[in-house]
Amino acid sequence: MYSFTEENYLKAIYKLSENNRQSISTNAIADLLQTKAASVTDMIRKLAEKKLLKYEKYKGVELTDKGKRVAVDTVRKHRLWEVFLCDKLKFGWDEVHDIAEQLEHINSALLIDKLDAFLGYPSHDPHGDPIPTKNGDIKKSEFVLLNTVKALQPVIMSGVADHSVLFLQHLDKIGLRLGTSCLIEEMNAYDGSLKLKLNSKQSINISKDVAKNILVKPV
Amino acid sequence: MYSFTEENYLKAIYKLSENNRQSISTNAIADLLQTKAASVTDMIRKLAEKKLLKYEKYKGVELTDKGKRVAVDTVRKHRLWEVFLCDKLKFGWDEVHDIAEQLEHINSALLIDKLDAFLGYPSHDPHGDPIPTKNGDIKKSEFVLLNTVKALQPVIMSGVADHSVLFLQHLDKIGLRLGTSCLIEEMNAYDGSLKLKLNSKQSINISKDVAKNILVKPV
DNA sequence: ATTAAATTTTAGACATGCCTAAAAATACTA
DNA sequence: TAGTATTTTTAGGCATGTCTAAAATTTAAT
Repeated sequence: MYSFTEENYLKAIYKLSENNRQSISTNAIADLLQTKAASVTDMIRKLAEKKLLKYEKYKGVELTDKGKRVAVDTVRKHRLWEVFLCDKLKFGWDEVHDIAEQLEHINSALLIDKLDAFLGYPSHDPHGDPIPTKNGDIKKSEFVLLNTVKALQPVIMSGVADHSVLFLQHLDKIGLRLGTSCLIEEMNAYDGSLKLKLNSKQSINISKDVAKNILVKPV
Repeated sequence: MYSFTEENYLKAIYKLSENNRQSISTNAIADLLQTKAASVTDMIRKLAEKKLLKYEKYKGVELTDKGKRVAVDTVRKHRLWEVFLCDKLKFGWDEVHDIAEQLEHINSALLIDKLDAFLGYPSHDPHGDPIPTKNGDIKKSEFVLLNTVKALQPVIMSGVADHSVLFLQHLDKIGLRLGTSCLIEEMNAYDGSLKLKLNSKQSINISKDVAKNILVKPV
């Protein structure tokens, strides 16, 4: 249907659209995909011809409903494969991204339906990101950043804002994982670091840089 | 490492080498890959430069050890994914080939190791074909064609020689699947058809065309 | 052994997706 | 608002993998 490359462009533009509300610039796409602006111009003209996005020269780009659907489907595939890799094959959450980048381009609607069922219709991937439904609906995240939570509010760790290997391994090391219950015991006004009390009764200190990349659900 | 296309060429040449003992012709490869002889010539020159096969103009082609290893690894991936699709996702054995053709090109040695473990280190795929080991060893099949078995010899159905959707669905329809115990009650000298007694005590008639595409293991 | 048929290779072209360098348009700044 | 800086597009080119048509080679047949 659509090529590996086309799907990657649509996914990148979709990702950029989630943050920015306006149209997406050529350079932003080039940065995200680690390619050159000239290559992006070539590709977006092609995608515009296929009605996957709206493109006006020098004005950036916006996905059409058709293009958004392709992007969301690709995200759905990516996240379901990540669940498979972690839950079934016992990969760490820091190891799954690159493999899922490949698997997300496998073309078979039936495969994804059956995978979804096999995994028990998961709602979130191993990093806490919501998995779009078969119909292309995707839940807006109800999670908040840990650094915005007030002291003594019990929360459950539910996602990460930084998906880098380094950050995920750091969380592993300090013993934070999805599902961990905790609350902020103390907030350091000077550097924004937090003393976190885990439900294991143990307390740990985390920096502001860590706290602002952790998504939690108040309970 | 190697492109999708390169892996497919190597796999095709490997497959053709299993039957023919001699070097493989350009046309044979073109037929199997549904492409043109001119395209094959281009590609085999490229593969020869990479030392994946030996090529002499007008003399056909033969895989080197290096090329054979890439082919066998691809076959291993293909067959492991087929087991996954049938055993875990509950696909029928007639539905898995095309999806496995895509999945076999996913590039991650760790993924395949973990998949192998998850599946319980299967020795054969859903069609009875042996799965090469991690080291690239592949067992020569010990199965024989049902039409070469003598009457009253108990056998277990263990594989198929024809992998077409039509044939596999036919076997489904007449109730033959891998693991079925049976023996030949009667052999029709006129048309080579067989009366097969299943271990369910039920008897069925199968044509010679069917019998010669069923692999069995004598017990 | 010569000719005819089949196979294989070469030559030249095309599509995809990428690049660099230069031109055009837009945005910023004094 | 003029002039500079940045962004974006165009132009031209490259690599991969495909094709058709024509040439070269091998195989088969008389």
